[in-house]
Amino acid sequence: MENSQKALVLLRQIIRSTDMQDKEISRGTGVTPPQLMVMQTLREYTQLTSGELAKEMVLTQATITSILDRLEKKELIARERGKEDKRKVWVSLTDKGVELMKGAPTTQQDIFVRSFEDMQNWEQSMVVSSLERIAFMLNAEHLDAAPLLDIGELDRNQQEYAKK
Amino acid sequence: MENSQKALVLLRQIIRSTDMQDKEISRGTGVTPPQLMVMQTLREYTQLTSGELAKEMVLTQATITSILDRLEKKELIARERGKEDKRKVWVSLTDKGVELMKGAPTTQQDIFVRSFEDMQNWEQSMVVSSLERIAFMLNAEHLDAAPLLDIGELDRNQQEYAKK
DNA sequence: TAAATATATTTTGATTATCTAATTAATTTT
DNA sequence: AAAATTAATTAGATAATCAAAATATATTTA
Repeated sequence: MENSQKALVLLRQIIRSTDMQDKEISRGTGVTPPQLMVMQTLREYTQLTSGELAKEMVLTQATITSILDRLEKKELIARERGKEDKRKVWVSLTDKGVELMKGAPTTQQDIFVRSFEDMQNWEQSMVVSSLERIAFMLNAEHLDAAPLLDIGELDRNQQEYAKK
Repeated sequence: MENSQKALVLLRQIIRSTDMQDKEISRGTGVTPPQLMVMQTLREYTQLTSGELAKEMVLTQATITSILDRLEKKELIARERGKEDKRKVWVSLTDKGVELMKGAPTTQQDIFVRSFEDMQNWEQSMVVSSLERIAFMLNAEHLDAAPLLDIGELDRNQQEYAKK
C-alpha cells in the first residue's frame, strides 16, 4: 500500500478513536458530545462571545444558541451581556462547569500523555513534527481560501445544484 | 510547552480540520455528515449488515436504521434481506451511491495525498510510523477494557449520579 | 442628526440524529 | 417444541442542526 494511503487509514483510525473517547466521556458526564465540545472550547479560551464560539466550532449561531440554552439550564455555563457592546453575549464556564471538566475529560488523555512520555525524547520530537506536517497539509487548502462567508454562499449554490 | 501537550493540540487541530472537510463535502453533495460516514464505511467494506455498520460506527442499531431509511429514499444505498439468515439485512451502495462517492470526497484528500507525496521517502516513513504510534497510544486504553455492555452499564450509573 | 446599513443574538419552523424500550421475525439452545 | 438469543425495525422522546425572520444595538452615510 502507498504511504499516503497508510497515512489516511491511520488518520481515520485516530479520529475514530478520539470520537469514541468523546462518546465515553459524554456518557460519563451526562453531557452530550456537542455540549462537551462547547465546554472544551470555553475551557480553552476562557471567555468567548456566542458568535466567536460558532465560528470556532464551525456551526451556525442558531445551533450554538440552542446548545447554550441547554448548558445554561444545567448551570454549566453562564451568559453575560456585553457592557460596552450590548449586542454581544459573553459565555463562560460556571464553577460547576469547570468542576465537571476537571473530573471527566482526563481518563484517556492521561493514558495518552503517559505513554507519550514513556517515549524517548527524539521519538517525541519526531511525532510532534510529523503531526505538524500533517496539520499543515490538511490546512494547506484553506490557506488561500476565500473568507468564510463567501465559501458558505458558494456551497449553498453547489447544494442547490446537487438537488437537481 | 510539553511535547505531549503540543501533540494533543495538534491532534485537535487535525481533527477539527477533517471535521470541516467533512462538512464541506457534505454541503457539496447534499448528504449530511452522518449519512456520508455511512457511505464511506460502505465503500470501504462493500457489504455490511445493518448491525455491523452500527458496531463499526459506534452507533445504536436504531440510529443506523433511521440513517439508512433516508439514504435508501435517495437511492444511494440498497437493503437486501439475507438469504441464509433472513434476520440479517445486507446494505450496500447503489450505482448512484458509488457515483456520488467518486465525485465528491476527493478534493481535499487529493491535496493531502499530493503534498504527502511531495515529501522525501524517509519523511513519509517517519510520518506513518508516528501515526502508528499515536493510533496505538490512543487505543491502549481499550486493550484491557471490559466488554462494551459492562462499560455502558457502568456509565449509566455514573450518569444517574451526575443528575443529582 | 436622522435614516440607512451592518452586526450580534435569538426565535421560528423544519429536518435529521440519537437514544432507550418495545416489537417483530428468524435462529439456536435446551 | 418451548425458551432463549439474535437482527432489525418501530415508537416515542430529546437534542442537533440549519435557513430565514425577528429583535436589539452600533456604525455609517447623506
